[in-house]
Amino acid sequence: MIVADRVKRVTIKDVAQAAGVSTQTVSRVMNNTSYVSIETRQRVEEVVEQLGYRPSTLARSLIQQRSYTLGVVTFGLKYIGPSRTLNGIADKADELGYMLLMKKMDNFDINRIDEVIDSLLARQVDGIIWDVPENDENRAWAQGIKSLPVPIVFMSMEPRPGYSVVSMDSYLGAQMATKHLLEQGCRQIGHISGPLDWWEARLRMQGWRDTLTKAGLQVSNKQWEQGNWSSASGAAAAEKLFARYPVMDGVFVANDQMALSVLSEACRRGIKVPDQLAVVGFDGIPESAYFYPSLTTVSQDPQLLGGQAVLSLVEMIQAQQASPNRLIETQSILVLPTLLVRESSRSVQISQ
Amino acid sequence: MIVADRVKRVTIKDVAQAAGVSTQTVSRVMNNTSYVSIETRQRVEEVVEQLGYRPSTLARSLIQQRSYTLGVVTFGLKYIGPSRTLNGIADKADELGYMLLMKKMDNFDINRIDEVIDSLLARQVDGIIWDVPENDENRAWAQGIKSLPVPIVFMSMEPRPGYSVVSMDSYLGAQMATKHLLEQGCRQIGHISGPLDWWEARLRMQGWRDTLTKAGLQVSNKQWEQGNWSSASGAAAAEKLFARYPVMDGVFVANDQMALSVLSEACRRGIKVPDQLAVVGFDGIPESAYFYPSLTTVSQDPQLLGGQAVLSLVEMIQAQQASPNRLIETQSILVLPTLLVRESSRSVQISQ
DNA sequence: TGCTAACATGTTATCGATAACATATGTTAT
DNA sequence: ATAACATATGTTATCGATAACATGTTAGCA
Repeated sequence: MIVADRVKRVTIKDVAQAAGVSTQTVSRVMNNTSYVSIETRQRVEEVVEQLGYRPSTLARSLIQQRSYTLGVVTFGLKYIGPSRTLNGIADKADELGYMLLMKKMDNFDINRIDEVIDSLLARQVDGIIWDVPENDENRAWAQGIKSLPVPIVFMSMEPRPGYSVVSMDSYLGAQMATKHLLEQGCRQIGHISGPLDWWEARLRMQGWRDTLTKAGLQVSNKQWEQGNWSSASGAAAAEKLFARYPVMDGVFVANDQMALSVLSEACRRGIKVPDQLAVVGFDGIPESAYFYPSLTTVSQDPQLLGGQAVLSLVEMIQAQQASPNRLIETQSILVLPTLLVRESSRSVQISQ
Repeated sequence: MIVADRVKRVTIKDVAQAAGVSTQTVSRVMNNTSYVSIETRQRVEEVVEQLGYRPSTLARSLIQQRSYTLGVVTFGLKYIGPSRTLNGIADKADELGYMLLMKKMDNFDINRIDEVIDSLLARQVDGIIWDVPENDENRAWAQGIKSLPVPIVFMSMEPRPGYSVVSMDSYLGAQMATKHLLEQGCRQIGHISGPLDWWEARLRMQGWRDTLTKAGLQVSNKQWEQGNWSSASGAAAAEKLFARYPVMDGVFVANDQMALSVLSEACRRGIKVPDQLAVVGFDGIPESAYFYPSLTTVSQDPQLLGGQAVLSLVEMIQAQQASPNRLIETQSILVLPTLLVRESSRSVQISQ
C-alpha cells in the first residue's frame, strides 16, 4: 500500500519571505521578545498559520545551548515499579515543559554507563535522571561522576553528600512492616529479600533485622531467603522457607510480586493467611488489593517519587542557568512510605 | 551541599585547534569518511581522547536533517502492558542505534494530539511510534494524518490500508480462549470486557461472542460485564456477574489484572476454580503464573510487538532516505498470540 | 616526461534558529 | 529644541557540525 506524504518542512525563512519581513521579526513574533507592531505581528501570524510553521526546537537548542529535554536512564522497565516511576517522571516533565530522552540499561556493564551518558549529552539534554538501582559495580561510577556538564539526579541510590538523590525510605518501610507484624502477635517472623547487591534490598532486610533485634528477638539465617523481585523467585524462596522454618507465623516480603507467590504457596499448602501466617509485602502495586487475601503492604508512590526527581532536577537546571559559574547546590530527598493494612495480616491470633 | 562541576563542552573546533588541523579533518576522523593519513588520524584521536571530545548529535542532526531519534507516544504507562511494550521498543531502538524521545498521553484530548506530534517533529525525530489505543475520538485524527513529514507506525489500532500498523491479533486470541473453555466442557461462558471504546476490547469481546455463536450457543447480555482493565473494575464486574449469571461455569476475562480479581472473588465465595468455574485471562503477565490457582491466559509478547514496531518504522525511514521523493510503502503486521494453559482452566469436570 | 587517479587536507556554504548589534522613526522630558 | 528613550525592524555573527567544492601531493602508468 502506498501513502501520500512527504511534506517539506516549513522554516523561518519561508515565513519571513511570505510575510515580507526578516527572519528576526518572525522570531520576535514567535517568542514575544522585543517590540513588533500590531500589523506586522498579525501578518506574520497569519502566514504562520497558513503555512503551518513550527519552529525547530533543534536549531533553537543549538544556539541557546539548552534543549528543554531531560535524559532519563531506567533499569528494568518491564517491571511495574520502574515503569510507574517513569510515568511519574513523564507527567512532571510534561507539566514543566520538558521532553524526555529515554535510554534503558539492562545490565550493569560499567562500560556502557559512559556510552549512555555520552549519548544523552551529545543531544544536549539539560539534565539527567539516573534511575538505575545502586549495586556494587555502578557505585564506583557514581562516585566519580562529579564532572558532568549538566546536573544529575539519582534515584534508588544511597544519599551521599554532594549528590542529589531522590529515594524512598526503604529502611523505615521495613521497620513499619516488621513492627506491624510484631503488633499482630507474630513472633517468628521471616523475610524474603530482593537481590542483596541492590541497596534497597539490603535496606529492607536491615530494617527487618533491626526491628526484630530491638524487640529482643533472635534473628538467624534460616529465617530468610533471597529472591530477585520476580514472582518466580518468590515462589522458590517461599518453598524453601516453609521447609526450613516451619514455625514461621509472619513474613515480610521485599516486594509485592514475591508476596503474591507466598500467598499462593501458602494456599497450596493449606496454611491459613493471616491466621497461621501473616504476610506483608512492599510497593503497594494496585493489584495487591485484589490478591487473595488482599495484601498488607508498604506503599510507596513511584509517581510522586518520579515527580520529585524531576522537580529537583529542574531546580538545579534553573539555578545553573541563573548563574552559570556558581556551584550547584545539591539536595537529597527521602520520600516516606505508608503502611496499607489489609486482610493478609489483620487480626492475627496470638500464636506462640 | 556544594558540588564541583561545570565542565565546558568540548567542540570540534577545540579538537581541530589542539591537533593543528581543520575541523573537517576531525570530522573525517570521527566518521571515517574520506581519506586521512595515519599520522593525522592518530594525532586527532589522541586529542579527542585527551579532551574527552564527543560530537554533538544535535548539530549533526541539524545539518543532516536526521536525528537518529524516534518519537514514541504512549498511553497508560502505569499499566503493565504498555510499559512492557515500551520496553520492547527501547530494546530494539537501542539495537538499531536510535534513541527515544518520549511523550505520554493521558486522555484523548484531540487538541493535544497535534501539539504532541508537533513537539516531536520540532525535535527532528526520524519517525514516530503511536502507541495510543484507538478509540472513537482519535480514530478521526488517524484518518487525517496522511501528511506528516516523517513515517509513523501505529500500534493497538485497527489495520487499515495506507497505514503501517503493528498489533496483536486480539480477535484470534479471544477465539482461542473461548474455544479452550468449550473444550474443557464449559457451556455457560461469561466475559468481562475492557472499556468498549477501545478497539482491542471490542475485538476480544467479538471473538468471544462469535465463538460461542458458532458453537451453537446463545449469547445474552447478562453474560458479560464491562471493566476498565484495572483489578478494581474486575472485582466489581465479577461481583455483578456472579450475581446475575450464577450458572456460569467458565469466564473469559479481557486482561490478567481483572482475571486476578475474578479468582479472588471466586475464592471468597467458595467457588472452586477450575472445577466450578474455569477462568481464562489475557496478556500473559509474568505474575499470572503465580496467581492461585495459576491463570490460563492468552499470552502476547509486548516485547516482540514493540520491537516489531521499531523494525517497521526504521525500514520506512530507510526507504525514505534512499529515495526521498518516492512514496513510502506501508505494511501492517498482526502478531499471533499463544494460549498458556494453566490450573485455572485445566481438567474441568463436565458441568451442565 | 607528463597525465590521471588515489590520497590528503583545507575553505566556504549550510542546516534553522537566536544573539548581538545597528539603524530609523516617533515620543517624551527638560 | 534637543537629548534621551521607547518603538520597530533589519543585518551580521553564531551555535557545532557536515556537505560541497577546491587544492595540493604522491604514485602509477602510458
